[in-house]
Amino acid sequence: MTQSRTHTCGELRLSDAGKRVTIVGWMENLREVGANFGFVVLRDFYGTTQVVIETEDMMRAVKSVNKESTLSVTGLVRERESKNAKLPTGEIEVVPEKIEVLGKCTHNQLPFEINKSKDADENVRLKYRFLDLRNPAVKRNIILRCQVVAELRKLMTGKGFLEITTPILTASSPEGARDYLVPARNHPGKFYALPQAPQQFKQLLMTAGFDKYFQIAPCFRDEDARADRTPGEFYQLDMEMAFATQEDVLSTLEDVLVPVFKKFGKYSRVSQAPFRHIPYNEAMERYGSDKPDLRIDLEIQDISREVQGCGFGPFEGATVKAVVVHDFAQARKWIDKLLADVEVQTGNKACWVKVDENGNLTGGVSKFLSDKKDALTEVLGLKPGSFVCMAAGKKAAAQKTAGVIRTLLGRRVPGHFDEEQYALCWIVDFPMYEIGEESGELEFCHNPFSMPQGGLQALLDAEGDTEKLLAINANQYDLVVNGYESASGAVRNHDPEIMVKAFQMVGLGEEDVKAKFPAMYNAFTYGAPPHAGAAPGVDRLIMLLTGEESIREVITFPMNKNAQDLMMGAPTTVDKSQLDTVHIALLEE
RNA sequence: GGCCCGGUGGUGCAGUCGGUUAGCACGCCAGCCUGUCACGCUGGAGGUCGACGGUUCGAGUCCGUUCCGGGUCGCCA
Repeated sequence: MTQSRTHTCGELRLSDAGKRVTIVGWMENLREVGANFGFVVLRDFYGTTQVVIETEDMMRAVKSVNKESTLSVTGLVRERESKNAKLPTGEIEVVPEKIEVLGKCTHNQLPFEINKSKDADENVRLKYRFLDLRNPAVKRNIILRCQVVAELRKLMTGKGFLEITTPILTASSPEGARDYLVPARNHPGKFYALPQAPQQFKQLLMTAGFDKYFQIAPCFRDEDARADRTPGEFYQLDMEMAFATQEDVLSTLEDVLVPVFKKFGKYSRVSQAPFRHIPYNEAMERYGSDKPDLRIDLEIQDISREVQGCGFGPFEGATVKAVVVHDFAQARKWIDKLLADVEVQTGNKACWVKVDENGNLTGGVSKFLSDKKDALTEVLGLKPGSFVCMAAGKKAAAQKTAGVIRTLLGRRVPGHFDEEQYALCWIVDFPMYEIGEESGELEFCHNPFSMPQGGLQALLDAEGDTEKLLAINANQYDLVVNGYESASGAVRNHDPEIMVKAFQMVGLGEEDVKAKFPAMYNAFTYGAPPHAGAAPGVDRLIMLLTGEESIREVITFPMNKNAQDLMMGAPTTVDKSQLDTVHIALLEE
C-alpha cells in the first residue's frame, strides 16, 4: 500500500467536499451507467463510500479486477449531483486520481452474494465464513458481542469482581458431560481434559479467600448440538461470591443483566428487578417446563381426575394435562400440524377436543370425553369455541408434552404471545434428588455441589425415607429469559460433613466424594467460606439480544451441528508420528 | 443411536397426475447506456436434478438403500 488511509468508508460527509483523501476497502459493486462512466461502491469495516468512475483509465482499473478485490482509492471528495438520503455517505463521492489494487479476488463467481449471505446454505457460509462475515448484517452480531462482553466486564469489575482466568488443561471430571480429552505426552496413558466449566476452580478461589470472582470463561463439552446449543465449546460469564446468599447472587445478576438487555437488546421492554421467582415444581405444573416463556399467557391445567374412566386408553391411570384456548378458529389441518409438531418435539402424542357452538364436545377424542363434559367445563372453563389440547402419561412426560403444546399454541394462535420484550424470571427450589429413569434409584437431580435447603438437619430428618428425600430442595436457581435457560447457579455445599451426607443418600460415601472432587473436598476441610454463584451463558445472551434463532449467528467461527469446523477442516487426521509422541494407537476399523 | 424435514446451474427457489427442449430470480460473460445507488436494456454461457439400485415404453417426480445438512428426542452433573 503506497498511500496510507486518511478516512474510512463510513465517515466522509458533505463538509469534507474538496479534501484529497485515500480510502481503502473491498470493491462491493460496479455500476456501469455509460461508456467509461459508472460508480464503484467501496466497503470497509465502517461503511461504504461511492467512487465515481469518469475516465477510461479508471474504468479500466476497476474492470481489471473482480468484485471483492481490495482497492486503495486516492482522490477528491465531491458533492454528488444526485444524493442518496439512505446512506450516511450519500451526499458525497470520491473522484479518483489513483486506484491501486491491494488484494485481488481471483474468483469472479463467489460462493454467495456478500450482502445476501444469510440466505445461503449454512455449510457454504461456514466454509467461507471469512466472506460471510463481510456481510455487515452478519458482522453486526459479532460487533455487538464484543460490546456486550466489554460491558459485562465493566459492570462486574465495577461491582468489585476480579476476573481471574483458570486452567484450560485440567483433570477429567467423572460426572456430567463427556469431556474433551488431551493426551499427556510426558505421562503415557494419562490425559488432560478441557474444563466443562471452571466450577471447581472458582470454588477453590473462594476457599483461597478471593471474595468476588468472575471470568468470561470458555467451557468445553462433548455433547450434541441444538439450535440454541453449540457443540464443543461455548462461553459463560462465570461468577462466584464468598459469604454470599442466594439473594446476593440474584440481585448482583439483576444489576448486571438488566442494563445490558436495555442497552443492547432488540426489544426495549425488560422485566424489572427483582424478577419473578417461580419454584421448580410450580414451573413444571403451570408451564410444563423449567424454562417457561412468560411472554405466552397460556397455562397448563390438570384434568387427571376428571377424565378417569372415560374409556380412552392412554388416559387411564395416567397424569393428563390440558391447555385451553378460547375463541379457537383454526382448521383441522392446522390442528394436525400442531399435533405432528408436538410429537416431533417431544416424542409423545397429543390429543384434542373442541367445543362447538352448542356447547358440545366435538372432534379428536370427543367421543370418549362427552360424558365428562360437565366436569371438564367446570375445571377448564370451557365455552363454545374452546379448544383443548391434552397430553397424557407419567407425570413428568405429561407435563413436558403439555409444555410444548403451550408454547406452540401460544405462538401460533393470535393474541397469546407478547413477543417484543425480555421476560426474565428465576426458577428456584430445584429438587436435590430425583428417581433416575433408567436406574429407578435415587440420584442427584442436578449437581452435587448445591447446598440442600435445611442443610445437614434436612438430610438427617429424611434419611431412609425416599419421599422425604425427594421433597428436599437445593439452593439452586436458573435464570430464564423468553424460554431460554440463560444462567444456572447455586449456593454451594462448602461443608464436607454435609457433602458426605448428601452423597450417602444416593448410596455413595466419603471415599466417592474424595475420588470425584479431591481438591475441593480437601480444600473445604481447611476452612471454607459459604459461597454462591452462577454462570450466565454468553452465547445465548447474545442470541437473545440480537433476536437470532440460531446460536451460530452469534459465534464468530462456529462449528456445524456435527462439531466440524468446515473452514479449518477440523477435526482432522494426524500423522502417526504425532500419535506416537502422545502414546496413542488407533483401533483398526 | 431413534424420529421429522430437506438436497434441482455459482446462490436462492419453482417444477402439477410420471411425458417431449428442467423454468424463474440473483450472480457470471459480452454488448449498449453520462447520475446510478437492489441501476437499466439486449444477448449468451452455465444442470450427470446428492449417490446407487429398482418399477416403467418413459423418473427431478414413484419405491428401496445410502450419503450429506437442519430440527428434535436421548444427552447437556
